[in-house]
Amino acid sequence: MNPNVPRYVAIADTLKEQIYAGIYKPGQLIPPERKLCDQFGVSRMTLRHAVEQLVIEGLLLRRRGSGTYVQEQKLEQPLYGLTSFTEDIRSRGMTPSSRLLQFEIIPAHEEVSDVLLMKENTPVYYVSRIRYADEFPMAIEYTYLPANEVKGLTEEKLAQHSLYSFLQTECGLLLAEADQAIDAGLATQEEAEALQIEEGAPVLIINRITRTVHGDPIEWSKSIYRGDKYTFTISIRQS
Amino acid sequence: MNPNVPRYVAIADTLKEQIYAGIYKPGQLIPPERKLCDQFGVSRMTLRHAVEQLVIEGLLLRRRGSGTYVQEQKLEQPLYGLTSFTEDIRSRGMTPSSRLLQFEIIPAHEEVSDVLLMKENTPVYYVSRIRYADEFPMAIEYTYLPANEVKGLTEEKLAQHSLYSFLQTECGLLLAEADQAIDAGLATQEEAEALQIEEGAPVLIINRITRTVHGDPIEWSKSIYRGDKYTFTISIRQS
DNA sequence: AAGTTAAGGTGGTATAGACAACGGGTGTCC
DNA sequence: GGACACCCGTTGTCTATACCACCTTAACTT
Repeated sequence: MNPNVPRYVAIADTLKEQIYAGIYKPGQLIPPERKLCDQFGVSRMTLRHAVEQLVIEGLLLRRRGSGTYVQEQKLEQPLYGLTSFTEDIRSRGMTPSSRLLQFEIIPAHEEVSDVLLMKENTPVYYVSRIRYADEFPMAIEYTYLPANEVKGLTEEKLAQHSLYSFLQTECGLLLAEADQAIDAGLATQEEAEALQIEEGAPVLIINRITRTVHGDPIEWSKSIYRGDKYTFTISIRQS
Repeated sequence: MNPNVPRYVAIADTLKEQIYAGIYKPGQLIPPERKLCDQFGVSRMTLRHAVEQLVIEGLLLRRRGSGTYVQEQKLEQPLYGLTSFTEDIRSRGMTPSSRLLQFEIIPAHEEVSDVLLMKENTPVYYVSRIRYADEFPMAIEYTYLPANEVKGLTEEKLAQHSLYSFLQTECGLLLAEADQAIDAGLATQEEAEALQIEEGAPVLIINRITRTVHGDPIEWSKSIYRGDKYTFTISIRQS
């Protein structure tokens, strides 16, 4: 593996692969920490750091005095971490695609500049897309990105890569957190048309602000999801 | 403090209090780890463990090479961890209350027994309540609890304590995780009446399964929230 | 047969120290 | 004035070890 990846990350990845490969099966114990230390040739603290990651992700479950177990998979495995529409839909076993409605650079109006913490009329990318899952329209999405930080975004690149991978690899922006607000609403005429549902049908409205490791807002998106086809799932763990 | 609380927890609590007390202010640096080690008289690993908790909760932000900062508070601070309706509403600056509609022990029908992983017709508590925030109806909630694990629940106790505190303190059940599914829907006539909204108004439907540290499901609740008054917020962090 | 006790194995907490990776500032050089 | 190199303080990773708290199992007692 890449040598400048921390060892605990490498070990976590290895364990994850072994779980997915079925070497350790749901409900079963994995070897005790001290054994794994020997296997990987690391100290116990390092190994625990690795296991900790998978516990947070919900793949493993620790029971004091008993052992560490592979978590039973649930029918709808809620996603962990920051995920794009693309990853989200793929994890549900469907194929994502999208149709670009608008792509332009516009001066930020008040609402946008407030959210992205910039002065009014600063240029921002404005992207609106219809999002499909297995060719069925699932959501309509409006996205704003600060143009001074997100440089070189084009229609072609949007079509090729997911927006998140573009931000991380081509802009060098490390995404760290997102706040989402989820509301219930009724489809407007425009939304109903795009999503091929009735006007007034129930929709989920998801507002998301994504931030970098520095806390700078880098994306504001508003998505209207079909209420009849899409369920938002979230898993919460007590520390 | 209680001596059998781990030191890293005690330190995390102390830091948290100091942040809330304004000793460390949003956007500002807290003392470097090595200084805090001296202050608390612990090793750096222990102190980092404490800080780690607050980073996970979103109170602190670490920047390698720079320092550890107090996170700027957001307008709607999303809740961290497992929270009851009571805590949720309180954190929004309102006063929660509720009106009991039904309270009985019934044999589990198929849907309930499936979710709670029990045989059909096993007795379960069934509780339905209207939930208020500042006297305004906010949600209607239907809850099922396995009667063989949750013993001694009465109408009086429900009125006095939050359900979660009852489960933890009186039943000795340690709640560990919850999976929530959030859907958009339209208010049925019954729901509209209880929530004092129009039939067909948008509502958020939240299904929650809460589990103990052993992974046993201990609560299944279905809540219908007013779409015009309630927004579900969630904060996600990349590890 | 059932309940009780003891021992061993497991994860949980904590130590003291070391080096690496990174950010920001300072100063030098051009 | 601007670009660059360097240094220092910070957080990030890792070690080797020790003891604690808890669960499980097996042996023992009743």
